[in-house]
Amino acid sequence: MELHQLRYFVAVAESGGFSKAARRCYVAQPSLSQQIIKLEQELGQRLFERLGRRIALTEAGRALLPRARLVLSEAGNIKSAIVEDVAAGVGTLSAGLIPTIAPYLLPGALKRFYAGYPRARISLQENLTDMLVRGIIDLEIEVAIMSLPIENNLITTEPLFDDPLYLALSPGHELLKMREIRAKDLRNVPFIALEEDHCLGEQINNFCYERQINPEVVCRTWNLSTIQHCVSFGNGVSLVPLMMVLTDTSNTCVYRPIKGRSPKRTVVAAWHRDRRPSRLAREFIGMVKDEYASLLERAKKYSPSRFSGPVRTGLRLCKLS
Amino acid sequence: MELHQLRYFVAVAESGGFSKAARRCYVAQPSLSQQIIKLEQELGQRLFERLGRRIALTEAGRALLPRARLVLSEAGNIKSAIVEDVAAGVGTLSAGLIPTIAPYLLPGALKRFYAGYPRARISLQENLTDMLVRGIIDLEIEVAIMSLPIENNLITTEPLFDDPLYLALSPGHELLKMREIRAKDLRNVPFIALEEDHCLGEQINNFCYERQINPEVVCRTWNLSTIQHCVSFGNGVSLVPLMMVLTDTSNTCVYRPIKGRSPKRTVVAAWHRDRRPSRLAREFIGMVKDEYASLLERAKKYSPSRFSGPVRTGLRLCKLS
DNA sequence: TGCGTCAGATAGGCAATGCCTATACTAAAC
DNA sequence: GTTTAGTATAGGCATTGCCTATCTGACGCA
Repeated sequence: MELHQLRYFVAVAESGGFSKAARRCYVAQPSLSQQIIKLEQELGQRLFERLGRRIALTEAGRALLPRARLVLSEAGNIKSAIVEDVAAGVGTLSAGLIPTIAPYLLPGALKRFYAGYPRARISLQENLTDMLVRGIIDLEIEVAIMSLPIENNLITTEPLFDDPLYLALSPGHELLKMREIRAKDLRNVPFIALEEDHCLGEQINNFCYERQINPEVVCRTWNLSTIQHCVSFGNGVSLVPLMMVLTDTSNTCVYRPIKGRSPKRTVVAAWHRDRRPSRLAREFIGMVKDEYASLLERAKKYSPSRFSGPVRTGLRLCKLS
Repeated sequence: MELHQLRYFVAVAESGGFSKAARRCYVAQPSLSQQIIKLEQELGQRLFERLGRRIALTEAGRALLPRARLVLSEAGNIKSAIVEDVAAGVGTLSAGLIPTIAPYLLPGALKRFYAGYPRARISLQENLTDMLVRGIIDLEIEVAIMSLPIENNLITTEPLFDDPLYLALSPGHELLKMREIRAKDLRNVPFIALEEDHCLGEQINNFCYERQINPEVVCRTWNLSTIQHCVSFGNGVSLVPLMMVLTDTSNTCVYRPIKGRSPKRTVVAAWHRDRRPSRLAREFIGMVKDEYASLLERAKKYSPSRFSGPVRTGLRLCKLS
């Protein structure tokens, strides 16, 4: 069965004759007759009663007519439908984020995404960098939000922003008495570390190694949230990303920048070298970037001193709501 | 766009490769590649990203996939669906009946029809014989229930039953005093006649002409029901078909057979000489016949004397309910 | 780094098949 | 009877889908 056969059939049924239908379909009448005969053979049913120079639908023909119309109309709409779908952002995006970004940027980015593309669906994976890279290479993930370095020449990255690392301290911590805190001040200070499986953990490690700080790691954990609680209980200090600082509404920790060549991570969007990010992917990347910018904006608005003013003991850096 | 292109597309999308898809579709890989390329050209969109030896769906491809599956599944089901429809009696029957039959047989026949074929639809036309014959020839009506004679060699008829004509009288009519009534007794009796446009009107006319009865026509009407009322009011007598007698529950008229060579009409099913009645048509014809038989049956059961017993004055022939 | 393997694209020939013209046949109209 | 209109059939042609052979590039392995 082929679509043109169905087209011919509908034309004959509607025009009431092979010749008229042939004219309507811009083919010769014998060609059309042939195709109808083929269709009848395939279905094992006569579709038309031939009454001399007139024809009538058989029962099988009457049964076929609405179905043929349906198939033709759906097939005919396919082209415009998929163009519209792409234009309207209908579709599913497979995205990935690392665990040290997802909790802070994903909620807001998702909200923006669904506001802009209500008919889109997003399939998310929160995982370590290696796993996301694997997903990209295996074509399971279209785009991932993670942080440099990414050493795999199958992956293309686009920098989104730099995310500075801040020192997290308990409110009464000794270091808060200092006017400014430098990397060397962290030597021999009890430190809550992130597992090195996280790229952030490794980045912090490298930072300490480069500055020849040898922090006294009293705890090593998988979770930034655990770190925050440990710090607030006075178990030690830690380095945490600014995006976490900006979204911490708990008021249990104090955060300070590191003076000098301060630590930071570069957040990027990553995709397969040979794939062009789809429209939805590009939009998602933009919204992650927007979300970070918006966090910064709100922070400046509600507590500008955190970014420019002199460091004072007990200054609280959060409370952004 | 052709169905086999959609088939190939779905196969590639599902198997994740052109070669695998080609094996699944039992064609060579280049053939399949060609068709995919043609489809992409027609849609103006790439459907797959070619990544070395692997492929991934583009946004357009993701949009196409469910639609292609839908079209293919509907096209694939067509054959079995129409076979099932015909078997299950899904469909529409165009039938016609003359006005001197329809009121008496149609309600019961329709009830039987919908009981047997609940998914069928019937398109009915109640009209004079000439109009029904025209409808059959114009292929608008598949089968008509009417009465002989039908003089048109494009029409095939199948006799269903003979319907005798009974004399209708008002309850106190003089003729009821006779033991039996013969045609000649109708001479000069006031007569309510049916318009000759009705075949039944003409049949009655011929009957009178043949027996050399020259009834005194006091009223000529279009409607058997009007005749019945006129008779009940004592305006005259009339000849009416048995099927009307058998369904008259009003108790306002008395009916008597005509002794001797009694008048009757032959009810037939009629269709176009070159058309074979469809299954639904054949079933409908059968149910009309059944309905008449059933009326007779009920009449014999509830008032057997009407058919065999001696004629007595004032005998009521109806009350069948 | 080089080689083998695998997968997709390309090229060119072949065959199937859909379309065409011509014609026969039939029914309806005149 | 003749003409006209419409469908079926036959045979040639052209399209086009399919095939084999080959090329190219990617991946895996040594």
